[in-house]
Amino acid sequence: MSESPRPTLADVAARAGVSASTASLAFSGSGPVSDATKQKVHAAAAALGYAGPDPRAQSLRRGRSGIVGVVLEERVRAAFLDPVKIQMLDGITEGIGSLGAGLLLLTDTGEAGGNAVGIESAPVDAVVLVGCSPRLGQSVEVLRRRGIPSVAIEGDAGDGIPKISIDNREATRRGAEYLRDLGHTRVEVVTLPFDAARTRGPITSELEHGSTAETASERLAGAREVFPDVTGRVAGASSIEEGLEAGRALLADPSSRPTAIIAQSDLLAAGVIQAAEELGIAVPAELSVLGFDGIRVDGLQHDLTTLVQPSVAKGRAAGEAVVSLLAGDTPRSVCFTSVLHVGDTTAPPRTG
Amino acid sequence: MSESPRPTLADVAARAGVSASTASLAFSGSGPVSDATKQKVHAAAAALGYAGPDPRAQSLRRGRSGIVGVVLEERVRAAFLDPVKIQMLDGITEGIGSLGAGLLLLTDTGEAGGNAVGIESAPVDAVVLVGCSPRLGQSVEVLRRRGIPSVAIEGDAGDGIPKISIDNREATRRGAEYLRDLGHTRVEVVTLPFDAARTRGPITSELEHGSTAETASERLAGAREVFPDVTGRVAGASSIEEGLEAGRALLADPSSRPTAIIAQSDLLAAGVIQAAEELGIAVPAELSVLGFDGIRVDGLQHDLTTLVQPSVAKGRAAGEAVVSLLAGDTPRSVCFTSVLHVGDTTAPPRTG
DNA sequence: CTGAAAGCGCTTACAG
DNA sequence: CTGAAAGCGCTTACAG
Repeated sequence: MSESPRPTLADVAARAGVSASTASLAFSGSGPVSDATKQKVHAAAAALGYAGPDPRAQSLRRGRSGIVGVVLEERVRAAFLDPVKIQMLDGITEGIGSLGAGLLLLTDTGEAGGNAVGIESAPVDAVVLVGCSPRLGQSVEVLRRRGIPSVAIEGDAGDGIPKISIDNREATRRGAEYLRDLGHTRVEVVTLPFDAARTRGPITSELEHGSTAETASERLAGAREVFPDVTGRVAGASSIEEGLEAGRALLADPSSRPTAIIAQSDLLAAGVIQAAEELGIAVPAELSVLGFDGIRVDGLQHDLTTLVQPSVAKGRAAGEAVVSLLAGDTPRSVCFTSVLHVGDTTAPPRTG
Repeated sequence: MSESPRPTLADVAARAGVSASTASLAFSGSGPVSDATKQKVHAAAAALGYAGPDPRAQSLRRGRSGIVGVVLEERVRAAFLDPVKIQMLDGITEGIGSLGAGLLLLTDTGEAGGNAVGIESAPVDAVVLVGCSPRLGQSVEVLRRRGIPSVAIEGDAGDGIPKISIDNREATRRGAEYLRDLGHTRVEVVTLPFDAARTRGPITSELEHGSTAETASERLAGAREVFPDVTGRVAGASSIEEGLEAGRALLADPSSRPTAIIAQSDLLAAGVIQAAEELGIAVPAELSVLGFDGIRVDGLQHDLTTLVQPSVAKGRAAGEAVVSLLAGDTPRSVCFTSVLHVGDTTAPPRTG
């Protein structure tokens, strides 16, 4: 019982007594083959234990691998801790559905050494760049040289690369207006990180100016359009834990306590609410909290007032743009609109 | 400015005035090439905008694609909602690190129609099967025919396929013993789903016997070794929300209230704790709660007593088994041990 | 240190 | 409906 090498299409053809071309046609169904021949070929395949055409040879011959790369800016674990990214991924899967392509996870983290499969050598037909990483420029350049069609989600990748984004600034402005119209004037912000180091702490002009995170900057700018001098805290990540910490810092001192907090994500908002509960501050009676994302925060017992962004649609649009690029078209950039959902975490400030 | 076709290694070689073999060697560094020649080749590549060898051709020639498939039992979103799976994925990434391989996401969901990249046609060098899906058998058979080395995490895939698992039964037994030793006798369980339909509700013998979920069954069996008649609720998923619902059902009636609840995941445990808080039941004074997993539940303010399973190590072991298989070795199955972490959610039952 | 040759396994015009 | 031929782009023994 020696290990026989995997049979090839040529072996199958020989055993079936047909040519390789005919055997190929019998498998792909892309040409006219008589039923009798088809059966002979499949019988031969079954007898030899042939499991179908080798995808490596197919992709060389066809010039396509059937794989779409997703370039994450961080390591896999970090990316998947963010519910919004997961929804986007799901949307991408949906968007490229008609391609039947697989999703290859790639990260941004510099060179893939040696014979590693990185952005500069992955056998992908197209790529979706997720998030505006500082490395975006380099990634784009490599992909351009390789001639691999790309789409960017939330990040400006330059000419020829469709950008899928949302109205971060305007949406936040609308949320802020809603708070202002409720009567709030003492408002603070909890932002997403501004830099790759994920520096945590008070918002400083240094951090703001050095920002490499468009999303955080734009959302802050939107809040400033309504509350020009608004300030607050920078969280180290989008998580309940970070929101809790920032919330404690903002709410600790009763004399300087805001009546409303604008959080740049729902997870941060959930953390702020937890901080308020800890300190015996009633939400929304004594503190209004606004989120961003519109995810369902597992375990949160409030109906969060938030800006609902279409994460899945965003991913789907990116996927569809990939399909369109591969069809030779030039898809346009898309900017989605987020919708203010008024839940039970906002109310007029307590007067007195 | 017409679109010129992508240059090939042959083009580069021609322009550099060397043979294709030499150009290849200059790129791969796997043969002796003079520095002068190397420079000529790289200069020619730069001039032509050659971005490096085509990975499709490389993988046909070398017989390897540099890609490892991860077969999830559910759609991408569902899989990534589970923190344990994400940690495992991270561990897999780590374990195959030395390969420099990319991770291709595949799902179990039947045939990939047409020219889709599915389990039966993905250009992967090896595969990690995650979770014990009812389809596991079919997937394994397809991979066996294709000659693709596979590793299974938490699922019995049969001969020749190394299995990476944890001591679900024994670990739960140890947790249950701890509760018994504290003095608990009125104990209930909140389990993970038993079937593909994720049926939610009271534990019935019908559900138990029809189980396709080894993990849920084994953990329940472990609890029964200490509390033979223990019963409880089946959750529809591993989430705080589901734990909350199950917790409410178990705690609603003061006359039949348990003094301890064994949850089959930390998320479920967090939900149970939330239900207790809602009902004004103090944890751990009036109710002890035991979890499983040892993840950090974002936002949970308790130090959960739980069985810490080495999720990352599990993934890493699977990744290492893949490396070993690709090296021609025959790695052994591994069963990891979970460790009881005593936090602040368990205490002796209130006497009186 | 360099080159000529073969071939990885398949698909696709092109004839017949 | 079927077959012979070329070739996708590369790498790897093998000579020299």
